[in-house]
Amino acid sequence: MAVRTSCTVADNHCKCFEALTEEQTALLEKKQVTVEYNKGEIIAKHGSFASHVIFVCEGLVKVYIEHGKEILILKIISPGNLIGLSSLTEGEDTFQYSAAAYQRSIAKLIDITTFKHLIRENGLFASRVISILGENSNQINNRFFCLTHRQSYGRLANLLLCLSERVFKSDQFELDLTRKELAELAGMSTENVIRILKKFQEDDLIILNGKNIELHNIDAMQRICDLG
Amino acid sequence: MAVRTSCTVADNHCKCFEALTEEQTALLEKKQVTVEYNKGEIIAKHGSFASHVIFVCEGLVKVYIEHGKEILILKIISPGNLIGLSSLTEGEDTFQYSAAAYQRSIAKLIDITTFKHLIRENGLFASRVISILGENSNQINNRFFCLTHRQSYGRLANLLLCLSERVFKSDQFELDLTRKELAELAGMSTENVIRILKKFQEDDLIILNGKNIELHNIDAMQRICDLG
DNA sequence: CCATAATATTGATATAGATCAATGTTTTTA
DNA sequence: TAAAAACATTGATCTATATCAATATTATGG
Repeated sequence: MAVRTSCTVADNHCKCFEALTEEQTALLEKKQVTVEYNKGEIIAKHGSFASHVIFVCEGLVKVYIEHGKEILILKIISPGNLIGLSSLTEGEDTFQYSAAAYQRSIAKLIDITTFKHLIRENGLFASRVISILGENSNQINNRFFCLTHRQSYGRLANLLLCLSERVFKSDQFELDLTRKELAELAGMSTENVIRILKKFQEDDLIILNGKNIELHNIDAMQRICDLG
Repeated sequence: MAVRTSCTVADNHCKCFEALTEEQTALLEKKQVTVEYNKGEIIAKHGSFASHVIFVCEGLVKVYIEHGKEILILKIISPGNLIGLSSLTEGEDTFQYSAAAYQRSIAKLIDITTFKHLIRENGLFASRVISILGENSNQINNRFFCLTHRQSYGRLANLLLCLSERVFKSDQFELDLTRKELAELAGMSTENVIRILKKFQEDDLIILNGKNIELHNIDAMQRICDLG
């Protein structure tokens, strides 16, 4: 069970805004802009000045840290999630990770000063933000566990289950991620992804058709995810 | 530089309590107990009911998640740090990780209801807690990067630098961790730790004497940590 | 202080998964 | 729509690191 939550995909329904008064909501509306991003575009850049927190409205986004050319994906998020909360930390005014759009995406950029102000002013809002931060940590910790303790079959099984469950919400989906992107997400080489997908297909766990994937035996997949 | 902060050792000077009024401080004092733990004792157990957050006053503590027999150390913390903040998350009343004492340690167990109450009541306190959560995430993310992207030499170099810098605050220290514990921290087998330490010794990077380790060439060690 | 257990060390072997290389297929763009 | 670029696939090889096994050393409790 637990490992299921080691999912790569964040799905923390973001309830903090419900805690705001009408007046505060109106203020926040004024202090935000909506921006559209094309496939591949950078939404936030690790190390750059973080003048806003980002609420993803539409699309699919990866959140990752980079050191030089090496990157580590922390999570991928679907609409309804906030990024950039770690720059709420005092004395930390830069993004601690990058974010990029996997596909055309829409995000609201919310002025961070206003956001911080509301945290100070509205205790319920603050505690909701704390909830989100806690959920984020737990999710990333579980992913951390998965990537360090599971072998490649388990990691890929985990990823497929996550995508099915949280992104596409179906056993069958048209995967708009390349094999290379899958590899990056599952922490392995592209070739290895291909070989494992092939093996899954041979073992009747999935039905592969180019970019179309159907999970054919979720229980078995879950077992691979948990054990291997 | 950055990789230095991928340190295993949290050292977030915990400033949230300074934000409390005298009255609030007094309330919190009443709602906490101080407990002493022996070497090896469990301070918090993953999955158990979290009725308190934990402030470590003395000693050395590891924070880790476990699934069955497998464990992953998230960080080790020295005095002045809080653990259990992720159970502030609404709807989450269990510890999302375990904590155990490496050596005799003293901790204050603070009633979580009171803690949550203060977050609601005192915006500055809330924002300080948010800061701590953000710093924690950043640190664990960096550790995540290190464990997944660095090879064993780099990981062990990183660990030694962290211990030197943040725990012992000296180039030379009496290591009260076993080789097995070092291995767990650096994410490798015990045998590998031994072989790498031996290699570091041969290359004049460290002077080994049983449990006593002296870092003899910090710059070179830092290079190994950064590059591989 | 001895016996027993825990830890440390060393060497040999096995293997998951990366990397390299070559080729086929799809997508993009000019 | 042809050419170029990006992506996918397959097979062969290489390597970092785990695992296994055997022994030496240190710590510990009766």
